Amino acid sequence: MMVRTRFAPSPTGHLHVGGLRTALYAYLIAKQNGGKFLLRIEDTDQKRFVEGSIENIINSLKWAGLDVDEGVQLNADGKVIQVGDKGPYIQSQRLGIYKKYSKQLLDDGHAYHCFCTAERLEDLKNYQQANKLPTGYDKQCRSLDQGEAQNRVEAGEVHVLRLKMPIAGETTFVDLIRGEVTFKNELIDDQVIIKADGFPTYHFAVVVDDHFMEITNVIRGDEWLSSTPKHLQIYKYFNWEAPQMTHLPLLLNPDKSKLSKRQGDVAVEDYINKGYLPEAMINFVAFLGWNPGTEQEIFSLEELVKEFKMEKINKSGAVFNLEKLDWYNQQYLKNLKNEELVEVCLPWLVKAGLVTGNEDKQWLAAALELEKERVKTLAELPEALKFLFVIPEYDGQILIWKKGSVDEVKKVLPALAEFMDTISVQDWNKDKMQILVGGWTTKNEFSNGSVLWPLRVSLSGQQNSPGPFEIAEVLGKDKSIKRIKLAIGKLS
RNA sequence: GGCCUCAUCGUCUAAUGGUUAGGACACUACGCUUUCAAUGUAGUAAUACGAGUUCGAUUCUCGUUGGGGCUACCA
Repeated sequence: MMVRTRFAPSPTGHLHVGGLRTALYAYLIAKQNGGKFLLRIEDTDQKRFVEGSIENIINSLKWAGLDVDEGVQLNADGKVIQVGDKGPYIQSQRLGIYKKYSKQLLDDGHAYHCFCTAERLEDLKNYQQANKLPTGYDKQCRSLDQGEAQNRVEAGEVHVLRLKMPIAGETTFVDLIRGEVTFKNELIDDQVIIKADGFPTYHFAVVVDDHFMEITNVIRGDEWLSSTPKHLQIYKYFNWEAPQMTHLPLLLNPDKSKLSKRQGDVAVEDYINKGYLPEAMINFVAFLGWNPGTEQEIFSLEELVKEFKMEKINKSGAVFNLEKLDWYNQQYLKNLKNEELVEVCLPWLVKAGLVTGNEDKQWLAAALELEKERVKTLAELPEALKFLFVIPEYDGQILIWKKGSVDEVKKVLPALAEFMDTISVQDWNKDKMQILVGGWTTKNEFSNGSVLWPLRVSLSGQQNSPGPFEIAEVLGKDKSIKRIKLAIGKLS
């Protein structure tokens, strides 16, 4: 059987990093089995719909490299479209289907109309809580005469449809991560499956859709574990085969509570904007709860498809640890090839107004090379490289090496400027300069530090920066000499 | 409160009825170096607690404690 997994978010805002991980795992399972990965939108709660969130979800997945085979996608104009023959893939467009199958449940005696008011339900809950009883619907309308119920519905009385849970026995199922899980049926609520507004609840829609979209593996967050028996009961009533269930441990805040907005950024978009690379993000979230059992830390999406095993996922929640993300980002940044480096970094420099984008790519690559190992994110790049484009302002005092003196700098710098001016443009590259200046330093009996420190500071204007010859090469001869002369001026 | 579930360094995790409990991030020290970064080497640091089974338990069982999820006409 063809493996089919789906990611089925609600369009209530930006794609959450936890959602990204869920989507990734679902994607990996589909891909490693030669199956299909679908995207379905679960918008059964009209009140919570947020404009633009479908687009945001799709774009975030796309950024991460998780291509959707079937379901909701964006066309070239950025419009939401649907691809596949098992649609629609947006639940609000499937109301007729839910209606048909909820009616079947009703006709088969597996569901019933409920006319209880919100007030009664509220009172009931308060009473149960006050008396420390298990909370839940008391099944009052379950015993209503069917004909009478039908009359009340036809008279236009407000009502919902509830699922009849068995009142005895237990439901046991196998979760791929947790193993066997058992619930007592009597403690499971008669869940509302069709709301008063005619929309299905999650519990009903998810079962109907997963069935007709032929989903073979349900991969979702842990928060759904306890409602799984309800879903299984629906499969049972329809005599449908239930998919394999997998409930993922949650992502946690540093204080171990469920990952929330209050304690940091949770939207994938936030991390895009902060300048994290998609490969780093994917590698990072993949390792939150999973690892290959080897000592390999760096995994591309392709490698993950190959190596990922759902059975190796941890049972406990994982803290969303940004320090590790930074490290991953640095690793991927460092390993970028020149062309890739220019491609991913250029937009950030353009946005900062540092470059126009028409510069020589070779030169841009060399410039980026200067800082790629010292920044953690792309967002830090413009600030880090600014000194190349703008003549730096700095206090002349920092030209003095910690083991040197003002007098020494005053002696070294002018002589060095004069010497470097004799280096030809052809020789103006870091390796050659290193040799030439090194020779000059020795000949004049200066120490390396007393030459390199002030040279570097005069080129970068910073106490901490890339090496002097790397900068000089990128800057070019004219600008470099000019900066050394400006530095001399600061020593007076 | 009820139901479900989880528990190895600060964090992500590996391992197994017998190991000096391994790795990564972070942290510290040292090396390399003009600085920072990168890199190399070393180091600090964990089996929540209590019983039981066993020659032996971090691993199996039970309990305790603690965390999390659910307990909606939200997903």
